[in-house]
Amino acid sequence: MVDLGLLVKNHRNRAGLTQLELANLAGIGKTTVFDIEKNKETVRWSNILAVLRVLNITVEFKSPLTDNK
Amino acid sequence: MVDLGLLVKNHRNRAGLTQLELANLAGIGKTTVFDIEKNKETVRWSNILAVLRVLNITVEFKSPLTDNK
DNA sequence: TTAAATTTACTGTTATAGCGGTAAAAAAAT
DNA sequence: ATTTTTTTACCGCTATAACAGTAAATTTAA
Repeated sequence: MVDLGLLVKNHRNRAGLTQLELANLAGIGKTTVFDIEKNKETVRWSNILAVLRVLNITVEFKSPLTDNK
Repeated sequence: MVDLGLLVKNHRNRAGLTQLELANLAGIGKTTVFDIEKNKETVRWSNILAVLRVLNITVEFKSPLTDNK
């Protein structure tokens, strides 16, 4: 799997946002942004999605059955 | 975004698993499997990952910045 | 080097996800 | 058509994620 925490951190930095600013934009608490960047997997899927939405990151699921190239 | 719930359901069926069996294999409760298939986004990321692992589904994050083809 | 900003870390409280149990509805098998 | 299996739905209870506050550590800027 990908290092989601690092991905978020990099995108956040390129967007010139602090963790607090990103949290506010995503409508979640700063602690959760921190947790996501630390790859804490117990966070809610909805909160991850909220962050990804702000940062223009999309998600794709793949499998041997899935043929989305 | 993708319909994760449907994706999980399809893969589960192709694997010949019931929701309960998948839940046991993933080490989570049956209710959570049900919730995931219903696209309830408040579930924990870790629980989604546990299900995807059993079903051999991987996750990819993409963005204009990310150039993973 | 100092000061300012940001990140990391902890804490107590609150909201709720996760859970097993149960039961009804729906689907599949006989 | 009837039984069996599976899915959907609802219920309390418990564990814990989410949160704001605070403070220390780290990074950045002046």
